[in-house]
Amino acid sequence: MARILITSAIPYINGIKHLGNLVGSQLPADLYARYMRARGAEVLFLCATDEHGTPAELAAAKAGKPVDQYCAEMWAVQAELAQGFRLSFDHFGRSSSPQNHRLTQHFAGKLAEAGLIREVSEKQVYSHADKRFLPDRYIEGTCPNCGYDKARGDQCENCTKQLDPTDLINPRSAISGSTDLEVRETKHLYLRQSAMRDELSAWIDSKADWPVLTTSIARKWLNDGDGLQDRGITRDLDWGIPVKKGDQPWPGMEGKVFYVWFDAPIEYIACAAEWVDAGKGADWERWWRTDKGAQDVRYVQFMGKDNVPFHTLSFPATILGSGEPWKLVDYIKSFNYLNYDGGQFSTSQGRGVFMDQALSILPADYWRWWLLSHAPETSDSEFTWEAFQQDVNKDLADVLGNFVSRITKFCRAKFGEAVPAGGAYGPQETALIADLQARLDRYQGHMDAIEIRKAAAELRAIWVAGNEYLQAAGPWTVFKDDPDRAAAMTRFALNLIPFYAGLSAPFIPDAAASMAGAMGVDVAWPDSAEAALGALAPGHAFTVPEVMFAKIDDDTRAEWAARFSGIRG
RNA sequence: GGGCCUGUAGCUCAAUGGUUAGAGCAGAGCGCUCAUAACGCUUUGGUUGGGGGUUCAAGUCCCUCCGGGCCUACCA
Repeated sequence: MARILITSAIPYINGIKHLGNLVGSQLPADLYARYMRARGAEVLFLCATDEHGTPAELAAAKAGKPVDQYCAEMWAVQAELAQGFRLSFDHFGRSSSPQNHRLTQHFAGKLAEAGLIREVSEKQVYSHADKRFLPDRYIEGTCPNCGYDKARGDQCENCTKQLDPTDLINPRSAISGSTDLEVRETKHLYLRQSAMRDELSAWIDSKADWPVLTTSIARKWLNDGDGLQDRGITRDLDWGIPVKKGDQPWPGMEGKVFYVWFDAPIEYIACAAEWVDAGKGADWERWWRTDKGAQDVRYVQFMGKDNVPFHTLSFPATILGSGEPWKLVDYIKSFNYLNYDGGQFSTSQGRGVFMDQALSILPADYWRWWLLSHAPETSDSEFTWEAFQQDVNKDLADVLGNFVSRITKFCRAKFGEAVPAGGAYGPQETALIADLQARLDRYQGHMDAIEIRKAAAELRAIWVAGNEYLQAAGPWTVFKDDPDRAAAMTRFALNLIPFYAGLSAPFIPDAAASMAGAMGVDVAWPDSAEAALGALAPGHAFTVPEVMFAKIDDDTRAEWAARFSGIRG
C-alpha cells in the first residue's frame, strides 16, 4: 500500500487566515490527502501553527496577553476554523511544542558537529523603549534616496530602493515610534548553506517533475549573485526555542532563540511526534526516518510561492546537513496568490474575506469548491463576488444539486423511495458507463498529478454527464409506455449519486456525505464505473435529500460584496 | 536595477513545435417538463499584447517593445 506523507505550509499564529492563505496550502493539501486516503493509500497529513518570531510577540502585546497564552488561544481558534473547513489533518500541532524544541535543538547540534554552523558577530538596531532588537523592516525613517518619510529599514516602498537601517534619516521604531535607538553588537549563528550549494543544486536538478514555479525560485537563490548565502538561524527574542546544541548549552548564545524559519519546518517532523504523543499514532519515525521504515514514503509539501526558498533550500540544508537519514521532500506543489476584487488579500490590512467570515455566511463546501476549482496554479487568480456567485450556483446548485434532486424526486413520484426493480441496462447505459470510466481515469490522472483545476473541471464534466443522460433517456416519457425500461433508467441514474459522492468527497466532503447518506450507503471511491453503477440493489431504500446547495441570490451577493469591501475592523 | 512568472473569446482558463486554437460561464436560438425557473442541444464570439526572427510547421522556440504579478535573503 502506498504511503503518503503530506504537509501544508504551517500558518502563522498571528491572526485568522484569509481565503488566499487557505487556497495556497491547507486546502489543496487536504484535497490531496482526502483523495489519497480514498484511493487506499496510508496517509499522514500534518499541519501546525507557526508561533515564533517578532510578529507573534507584537500581536500578543497588542492583545495585552502573555505571548504563550496568546499563541495557545490563537491555536485553538485556528484549529476550530480548520475543522470548520473540514481540513482533515491527522494532527494539527504547534511549532512551540516541547517536541519541536527538542528536535530543533537536536538539528542545531548535529549541524554544529558537521561544521555547518558558524558564529557571526554583527551590528543590529536595539530599541530601548521596546526593549528589543528590531528587524530591519520594523525600523522606519526618511529614505535617503527619495525623501519618503515612511521608508522601512530593509527597503523604501516609495522608490523601491533597498536600504540598510543605518541609511535611514531620523530612524524610529515602527512599533513604538521611539527614536531611542542604538546600534549594538550581537552574536548569531549562521547555517553555512553556501557550503552545501552544490549538493542542494544537484538535488534540485534531480526534480525534473516539479512545477516551474518551484524550481525556478530555488535556482534563483542558488545561482544569483555569489550564489546561495549563509543564513542566520538565531534571533534576539524572548519567545522561541532557546539556542542549544542538542541538550547542551551553547556558550555565548544564552538568551537567544532560533529563528522562526529554522524551527518552523522542523515542526513538520515534530508534529508527527506530537501526533504519537497525542495517542493518534504509534510510530512517527516510520514516516520520517529512512532507516526506520520511511524509505517507501512519498512526501509531498504544499505551500504558497513565498515559502518556496525555505522549503527547497533552507530546510533541505538542515536535513542534509544533519548527516542523519531524515526523509526529504519528494514533491513540492506551490501556488501563486489569490487576489481579492482587484487587489491583494492582506492579513495586515484586513483586506478580503477571512476564514471565520467565510464560514459565517456559507458552508465550507461552497468555499472549497470555488477555491479549489480556481486554485492559482499557473498564475495569480482573482476572487470576485460575481464570479463566486455565478460559479457555485451553476456548478453546485444547478449541475450537481439539481441532478440529485431531480432523479430522487422523479423516482419517489413514480416508484417510491426505493431503487426500482425491473428492466435492464441497455446501450445508452453501457455507453455512459464507458464514457464515465474514461472520465474517471482522467480525473484520477489529474488528481494523482495534483492538477487541481483540471481535476475539478473533469469532476464537473462527470456531474454534467448525469444530466445529459437523463435528458437523452427521458425516463418521464418512457414511463408512460414502458415502465420497466423507465425503472432501469431510474435505477441507473440513482446509482450515479453514490458514484458522485465518492468522487466528489475530496472537494466537497459534507455534500458527499449527505448524498451518500440519502442513498443509504457510505462514501466510497469506485473501483470502476461499471461496478459502481450497478451497486444499488433493487429495493434498496433511499430518502430524497434536502436541497444540498441553496443558490446565492443577487441581493445577498451584493450585501456580502458591500460588507467585505472594506478593511476588517 | 536584477531574476522569475504571466498576457489566448466579454469573463475564468485549456492546448508533448504538428489537422480548422478548445472548454466552462456570460450572450443568442431551439428543445424538454423529472428537477433548486433547474436540465439538454445548437450557436455567436479570436490578427493568441505589438513588432521582428528561426522552422516544412510557432499560442508554443529566439530577439525586442508594451502591460500585469511575484521574489530580491533580518516579515513570515
